[in-house]
Amino acid sequence: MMDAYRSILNGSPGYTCTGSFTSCNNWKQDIEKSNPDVVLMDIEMTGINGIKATGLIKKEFPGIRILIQTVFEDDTKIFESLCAGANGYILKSTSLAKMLEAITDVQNGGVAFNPNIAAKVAKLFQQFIAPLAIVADYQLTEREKEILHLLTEGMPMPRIAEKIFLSYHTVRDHVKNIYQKLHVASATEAVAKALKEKIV
Amino acid sequence: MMDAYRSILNGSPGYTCTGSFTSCNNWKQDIEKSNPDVVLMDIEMTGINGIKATGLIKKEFPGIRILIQTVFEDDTKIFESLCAGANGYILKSTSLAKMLEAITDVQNGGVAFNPNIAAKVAKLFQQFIAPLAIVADYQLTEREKEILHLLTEGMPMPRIAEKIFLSYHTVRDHVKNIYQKLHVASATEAVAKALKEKIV
DNA sequence: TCAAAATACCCTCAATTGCGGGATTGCTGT
DNA sequence: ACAGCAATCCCGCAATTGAGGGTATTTTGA
Repeated sequence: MMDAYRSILNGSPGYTCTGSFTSCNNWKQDIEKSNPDVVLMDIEMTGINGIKATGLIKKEFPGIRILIQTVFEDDTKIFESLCAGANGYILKSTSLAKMLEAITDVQNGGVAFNPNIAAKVAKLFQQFIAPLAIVADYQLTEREKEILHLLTEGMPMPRIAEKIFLSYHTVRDHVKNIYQKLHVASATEAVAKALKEKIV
Repeated sequence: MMDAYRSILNGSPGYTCTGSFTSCNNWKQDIEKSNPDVVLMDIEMTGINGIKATGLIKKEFPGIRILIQTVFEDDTKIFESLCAGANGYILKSTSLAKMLEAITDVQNGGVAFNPNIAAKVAKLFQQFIAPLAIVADYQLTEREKEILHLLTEGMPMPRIAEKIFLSYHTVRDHVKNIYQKLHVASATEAVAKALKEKIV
C-alpha cells in the first residue's frame, strides 16, 4: 500500500515521496529525515494515531502541511483533525488525479476537502456557530446585566451587594426583576439562560 | 456578464440555466418560476444582498442548494455565508472547469470551496470552535453528570429527585460531591462552570 | 479478595433564596 | 405636569440550599 503510493507519487512529475512510515512512533526523526513539504497522514495507525500526530507535528514544525487521508468519514474524526490543524481531509476513495490536486493545493497554502467532507465541515460550522450568533435581548437594564453577570460568576447575593455597594435588599429586587424579564424562577435557571443565550 | 454565464451553462452538456436575475427583490417568484437545483448567488447586489438572500431562500426552499460566487475573499463574508447555509463559496476568478465541477459537487449534496477559501474556513473553525472543544474533566460519575445537567436546566433539587426517582437527600448528596469535584460552593457556580467548560 | 468508589438513604442547622407586600427618588417622554 | 420606569431601600415568611454529621449496599479495581 505504502509502496504503491510511493511509486505513484514518484511517477508523477512534480511530486517526490521523501519518506513513508508505518507508525508515528518516531515522527520527529522521520520528519527531520525526510523533510517533506506535505505529509500524507493516515488516521488509522498503531501507537500514536494520525490525528494526535498531526497535532504534535504542527506544534513542532508549523510550516509542514498535513493532508489527512482516511477511509473514515465521521464527524468526530473530521472535527478533531481540523482542531489538530490539518490542512485537508480526503477520503481514500478519492481518485488519484484528485489526490494529486489536493496535495498541490495543500502545498500552495490551501486546504483540501472532498465535497462531502466540506459539507460535513459546513454542517459542523453551522451546528456550533449559528447557536452562538443568536443573542437574545431581554431588555435588561445596566444594573441588571451587571448583577446577572456576577450571578454567573457564582457570587451569592449578599456578596454581590457588598461588591457593588448596594443594599442586600436592592440586589434581591434586581434579581427579582431579572427573573421576570428572563421568565425564570431561580438563580441557576437565570445563569443557565444567560450563559446559553450569552446575555452576559 | 449574466448572459455570458447563461451561454456557458447552456453550452455545457448536463447544465441548464433556468433563469438569471439582477436582484433578489423578487427572489421568491424568481425561484418558483425558474425552479433551479442549484442557485449561483452573487453577494454584491443592490437591495437584499446575496448572503441575506441565501438565508431567506434556504428557509423557504430548504432543498435548493446555493453556491456563493463572489470576488470577495474576506473572513466575514465567508463566515456569514456559512451561517446562512450556503453550500459553497467560490471566487469569480475560478476557472470555468472548476466552476462547473463545483456546481456538480453542490448538486450532488457536497459543498464546494476553493482551496484558499477552505483554508479560511479551517482557520475560522480553529478560531471559533476549537476553543469550545476543550472539555475539562472533573471525573464526574454518570449520576453526577445527570444531576448537573438537570441543574443547568434550572431544576431545583426536590424536582430532580422526583424526576430521576431518587430521595431528595440522595440528590443533595450527589450535588455535594459535584461541588467538591468542581471546587465550587453553590448551584449557580456549578451551573456556570458546567456551561462555560461544557461539562454537561 | 478486600478496600475503595459509587450509589443510595437519613438528620439537623444556618444561610440563602423566592415571593409577597410597600416605599422613595430621579429621570424621561408626552 | 404627570405617568412610567429604573433604581434604590425595607420587611417577613416559606422554601431551598450548603455544610456538617451518620449508615448501608453494590460495583469495581488493584
